[in-house]
Amino acid sequence: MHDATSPRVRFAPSPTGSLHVGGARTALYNLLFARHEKGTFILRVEDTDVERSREELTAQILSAMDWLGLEYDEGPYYQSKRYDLYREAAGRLLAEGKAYRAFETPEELDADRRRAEAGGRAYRYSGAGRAIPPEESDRRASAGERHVIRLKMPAETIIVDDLIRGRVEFPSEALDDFVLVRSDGHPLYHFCVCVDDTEMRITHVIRGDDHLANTPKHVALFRALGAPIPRFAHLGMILGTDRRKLSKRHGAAAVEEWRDAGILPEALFNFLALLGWSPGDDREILSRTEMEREFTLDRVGASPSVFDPEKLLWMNAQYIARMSAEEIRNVVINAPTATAAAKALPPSIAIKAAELHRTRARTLVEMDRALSSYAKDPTDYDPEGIKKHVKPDTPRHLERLARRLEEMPDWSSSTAEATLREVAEAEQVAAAKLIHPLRLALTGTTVGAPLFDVAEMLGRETSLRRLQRFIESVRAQTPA
RNA sequence: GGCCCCAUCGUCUAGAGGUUAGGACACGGCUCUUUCAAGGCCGCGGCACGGGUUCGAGUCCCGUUGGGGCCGCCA
Repeated sequence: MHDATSPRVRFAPSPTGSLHVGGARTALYNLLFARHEKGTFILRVEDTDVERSREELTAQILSAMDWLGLEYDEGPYYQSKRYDLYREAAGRLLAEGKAYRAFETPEELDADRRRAEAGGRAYRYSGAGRAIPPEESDRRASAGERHVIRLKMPAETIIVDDLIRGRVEFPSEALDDFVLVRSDGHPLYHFCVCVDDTEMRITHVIRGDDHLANTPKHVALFRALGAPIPRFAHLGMILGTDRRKLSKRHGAAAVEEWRDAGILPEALFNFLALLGWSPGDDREILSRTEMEREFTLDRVGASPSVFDPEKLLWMNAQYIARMSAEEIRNVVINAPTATAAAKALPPSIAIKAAELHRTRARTLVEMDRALSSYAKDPTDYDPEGIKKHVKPDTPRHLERLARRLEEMPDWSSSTAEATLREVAEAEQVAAAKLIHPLRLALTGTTVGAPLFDVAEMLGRETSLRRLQRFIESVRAQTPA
């Protein structure tokens, strides 16, 4: 039996694509489970599919995991480097009569499958290979006849006691003798998984629901291998907004796409953790420590969940709003999507800008855009804003405002505001008549951070230059 | 088609026989306010359906419907 005090779990991606949010969530639950149980989290790369596995995809998955904070304690192990193990296990199964050689060609099997389909029957392998006497099997194999190795599935109902789903029964009629090793000698997925889980002493298999139907195969294999059977926990799938299994065509299904969209790893982690798991109360924003402390499989739901990008964005905004301005500035300029303009902005300005936009940007990309906007004077002004806020008197008012701003003994948000209100009063207009045009002058838009804070941050020189430029631009368009 | 899984607001979820069915996102309104946000307050909105079991079902059982998954010499 397993050492109950120290569970061992694994995440086993196959490098046939980038890291998916579904895979990331599986990895994350394994990690949380391992941390909660003081166990070991292992990474195993399932690269036995020589046709589809690609090395650069492995690197990509590793870097996405690293970015998300999915640290493993052991590995990465590569199945492609463990063929001796599989060969040895296959030989043993064969010798013990738990597996057998089958000599049908892929074409023959294909024909069988089509016949079954045409007849409206469920296809199952005939089991013909079982009847071949061992001596004959050995003789044909050593004569070089191509063959696969199949597992002898027991003729009994297999019961899986799933930690999330409870007891699930699989009648033997639905199971057939599946292939362990291809005719070219390559070991296949189910076989490698069980050999590795055994060798790595995996105690809990936490994986997607899509593997539930494969589990009886694995149980039979563990038994044939004489290995302890791990506990299973099958997670509900992550669905797109159309309620279909989340995939590339939904867009932004890959972890790195979210990274590039300006999502913080902590936010994605938190969001994914809550997609299927709940701490049991109303908390939504949880620290990594809280999650590790509180995560248990009995609080994981069995039903599939729709991935809602809106909520992810909200959560990301929450994380941004909780960071200090310095932190925000740092992550923005170190992000893979950082723009030259944002990087070039003087740190003191960038930090002030980050402070002003902390509750106004939902993503790092938006924050970057906000910071960049202070890097250079606006070249054009929102036409709607001009139409709405620029009146015939406006240039005259702004001229006067500019003079008074220039004379101010000290430049600050409060003095700028006081000055503007004074000018407004002297000109007998509402302060808003000056505020809106001034915002247009300083930022080019009608929306954004508190105007006087923007002015303070920009400084007297820049503010006055932008204001002057705006007055000229307005005068040029509407000659008095 | 066969086998298997799933089913609480549009979405994520709390709920482990007795609740005015709670929270969050989104949406609408109000508030704060120079704008836009953020925040605060209010609102809209749900137990898929049908049978049982029970004094009493969102909670247990069966069925229906709907959705999903697996049935490869892919993973």
